[in-house]
Order: sequence, then structure tokens, then C-alpha cells
Amino acid sequence: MARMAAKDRREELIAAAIRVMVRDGVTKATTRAIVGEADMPLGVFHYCFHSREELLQEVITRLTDSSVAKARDVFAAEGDDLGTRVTKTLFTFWEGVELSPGEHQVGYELTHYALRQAGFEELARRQYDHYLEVHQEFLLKAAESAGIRWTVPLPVLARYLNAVLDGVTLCWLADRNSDHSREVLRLAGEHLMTLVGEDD
Amino acid sequence: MARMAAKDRREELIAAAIRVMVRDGVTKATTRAIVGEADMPLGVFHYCFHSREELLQEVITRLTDSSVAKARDVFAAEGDDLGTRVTKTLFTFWEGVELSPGEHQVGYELTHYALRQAGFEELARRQYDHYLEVHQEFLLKAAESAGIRWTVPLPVLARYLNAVLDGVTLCWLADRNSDHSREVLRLAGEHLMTLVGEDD
DNA sequence: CCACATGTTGGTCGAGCGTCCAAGACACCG
DNA sequence: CGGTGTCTTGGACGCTCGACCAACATGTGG
Repeated sequence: MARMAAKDRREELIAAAIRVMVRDGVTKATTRAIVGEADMPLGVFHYCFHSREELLQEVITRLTDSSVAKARDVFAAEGDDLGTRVTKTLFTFWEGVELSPGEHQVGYELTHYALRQAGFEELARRQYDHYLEVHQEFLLKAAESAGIRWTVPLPVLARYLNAVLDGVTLCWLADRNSDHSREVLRLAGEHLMTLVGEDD
Repeated sequence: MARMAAKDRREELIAAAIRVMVRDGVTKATTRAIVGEADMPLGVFHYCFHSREELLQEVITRLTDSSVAKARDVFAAEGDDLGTRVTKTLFTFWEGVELSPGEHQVGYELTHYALRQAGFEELARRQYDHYLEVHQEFLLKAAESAGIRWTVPLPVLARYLNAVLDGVTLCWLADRNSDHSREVLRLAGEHLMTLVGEDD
């Protein structure tokens, strides 16, 4: 095998682990499956990682960071009125779900894994802290640029938004009813538009 | 060990499996952990079940049936106006979540397990079909006894309700923010009340 | 009382798992 | 050139898992 710095190999292994998880699920992402995906000999694994848990920890943070970044890109669009901006954001998010369901599925699987693994609960908490933060940020900026304020406390509204997106995704992963899922998003978007007040 | 019909032993093993899952998670529910919880010798397991998957299948259907039945009990209350009835239902559901988080956690874990296990996807679909059906039933009966109709198609509204509950629960399992979770439920309840029209 | 069905038990098998290690290959620097 | 630190590799370990089975115990019906 070509000689490579341990740091670089770590990155490739993390990427390979994510690919395996997306394709086959978190539980199937064994050390052997991961090095197999990366086409490396087994011994490499524990030369680059203290333990399998260390890699999993890394995967969780990378994956939430990347999905947070992806979400931030979603609401980059300026120049629309509040209503179409909210709608666009919701449906752009939804496109992402339908385009790559595996990634979202892995997100949930990792959350539940972390909640059960002693010492990993904190990671699950941080995961949702980030999600809530992103949604709050979106709501704040949208309100600012539209010159309105939300009539519901921002943390609550962010949690509501997060809940609807998570809930719709979860249900769709099970029954794949795209039409109804989109209708729910439309409904939630319209609801948000009823929660605006005059700017203060 | 006292002699017992295989059918009865099956039931005890299923119950033991559920206890293990609620306490330690689905992945920890190994054949050995389950017979240990039921205080039976290991050999019993494959005398009562073809395979571990057969038991898991049974656990999934039992657990969704029981949570569906529990949900049905929640909205038994008659004699209130629509608003308080909706509120009461949401918060009774929420009490159940805070009282026994493990059960709900297991529900999600089993969904994701089923979605990954070849031949089990159908079970995940059925699980959510049942949930949606219960929510739809609630919305229908509530509307009937209040003499109103919903201005949104019932399947969509049921999915919306399901999404909010699932999403709030999932987020709370990670960060345990009860106050904000309840505020979200209140918000969703108020939203529902804006979706009523005159009876037709 | 025998025969047959049903239930009980402890041990064992092979596979897969995370982890570890010794031995070698390679690169860089004094 | 020799030495030192970094990387590579295949194999091996101890363990847990789902599954299986032969031998035995117990109940039931003729």
C-alpha cells in the first residue's frame, strides 16, 4: 500500500465509515467493513484510531457539522419576501431528504446509538443543540431581513421547526409518502407565516 | 425449571425482551440477555423461537399495538370543548413520554432496525400506518363531537400531528428540555384550532 | 404400564467482532 | 552510511453472538 500520513488515513477511514453507514446502516459499520470500503488492511484501523468508538465519535461530529452546513446553505437566498423564503427553505430541505435518505437515516441511527452508549449522551445533546441553533439562526435572519418579529419565543419556534422536519422525515423514511409529507411542510410553512408581528 | 407450555414461554420471553430493550436498548437485547432477564436456560430460546428475528418481529408488533392502544386511551375524554380536548390529549401524550422515555426510544430504535433489515421494511411501514390511523381517528372523532370539520385533509393533518409529536419527542430524548417541548406542543395545539371550519 | 409427544437442559459449534502485536518496509536526518 | 521514527501488514487473541443438538425429564393417552 502506498505510504500515507496517519492523519490522512484517518480522514479516508472516516469517509469510508460514513459511506458504509449510509449504505448499510450504523450497526454494519464494523472495523472490517470500514477498512474493506477504504481498501486498506485491517491493521491500519487501530494504528489510526485508539478504538472504534473514537472513529464513531469523529463520524458523529463530522456528519452533524456537514448537515448543519448544508442547512445553512439552504437559506442563503435573499431578495424574496418572507413567505416564499420560508417555503423555499422548507422544500429545499425536503429535496435533500428525498435525494439522499440514507444520510438522514444515519443521523437518527447515530443519535440513538449515542443515547445508549455510556459517555456519548453529550454528543447526542450537542447534535440537537446545533440543529436548533441553525433553525433559530434562520428564523432570526429571515425576520430581520423582512422587518418583522416572531410572536413566539425564538427557541420555541426553532424547536417547533426542527420537530416538524424531523417528524416528517422519520415518517417518510417508513412509508415514503412524498405527497402528504410535502403537504405537511406547506401547512407548517403557512403556520409560521401566521406567527409574525409588527417589527419593534 | 417448572414445566410450561411453549406458547406461555414465548409470551414471557417477549415480555423479557421488551424489558431488556427499554432498559438497555435494542442492540443489547441478545438471546442470552433475554433468557437471562426471563431467568431461563439458553436452550429455551430456540425451542420457542425459530430465530432471534422471529422474536424481534413479535416485539415490534406487540409494542406498536400497545402504544396505539395507549394513545387511544388518551383521547377517551368526552364532554370538553374542542380546544381543551386537543390540549388535554397532547399533554397526556407528553406525560407518557416523560414518564417512560425508554419505551418511546425503543420504538424509534426498532423502526430504524426494521428499515435496515431486509424483509422488515414492511413492519416499519405498518408501524407508522397504525400511528397515522390513530391520529386520524382522534381528529375525526374530535371534529364530529364538536360539530366542526377540519379545513385540511385528514391524512395530512394526522401526519402533521404525528410529525410534531415524533419530532418533539426525539429532540427531548436528546436534550431533555421539557419546558420548550411543552411550549411547542401548546403552539401546535393552537395551530390545530385555527384549522377548523363550519360543519358541512 | 408402556409409548409417544412435549418440554428442559447444558454444552458446543462456527462466524464475526474489536483489539493487539511482532516483524518488516520505508523515509528522513545526522 | 547507520539510526531513528513513521508507517504497513498479516495473523492471532479472547470474547460474544445466534444457532443447534443429544440426552434427559415429564406429562398424557391407550
